[in-house]
Amino acid sequence: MDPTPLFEQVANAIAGRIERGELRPRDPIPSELSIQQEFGVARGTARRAVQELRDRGLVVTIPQRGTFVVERS
Amino acid sequence: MDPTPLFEQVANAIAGRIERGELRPRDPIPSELSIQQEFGVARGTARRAVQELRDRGLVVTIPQRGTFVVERS
DNA sequence: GTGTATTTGTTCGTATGTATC
DNA sequence: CGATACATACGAACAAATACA
Repeated sequence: MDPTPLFEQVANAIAGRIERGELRPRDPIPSELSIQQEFGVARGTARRAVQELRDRGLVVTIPQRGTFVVERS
Repeated sequence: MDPTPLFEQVANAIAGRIERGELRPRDPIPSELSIQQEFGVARGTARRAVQELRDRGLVVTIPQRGTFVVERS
C-alpha cells in the first residue's frame, strides 16, 4: 500500500499552489518554520519536502534568504 | 529515560532565579548572548529556553530591547 | 548628529539520537 | 534492514530596531 510519505504530501501541496498560480515565479515559498507550523510536521520533514520541490526543478533555495519559485518557460 | 532537554534545563535555571527573587519583576533576564556564554549553549538553545519561559508566563520579550520578568501576583 | 554595539528576529545548513513501519 | 518521521542541538548569516558613546 505504501501510503504517500508525509514529505511528499507536503511537497505536493506546495507544488499545487505553484501550479495554480497562488505562488508565482520569484515568490518565496513558506519558510521551513512556516511549513512546520502550517502542516504540523517536524523540521526534517519540511526540509525534505522543499528538497523534493528542488528536485522537481520548481524552486531554488538561497541560504539564509529563503526558497523561491523559479521562472518557468 | 528521556533526559531533560538542554533548553529546558536552562529555562529551569533562570526560572529558579525568578522564583528565588534574584530576578525581580521588570528586571531583564540575561540576553541570548549572555545565556549562550553562561551556559555554553548555542543560540537556538538559548532562544528556546527563553521561549519556554514565555510559555510559562514568567517573562515577556520586547524586540530589540530584551526579555523582562513579568509582574506577578 | 553620527557611528558603533547590542539585542532580538528570521532563515537555511548540518549532525545526532530515537522510534516506527 | 532501509525509509520515514520526530526531537534535540550546534552553526552561520543577515536584518532591523534600539541603546549608547
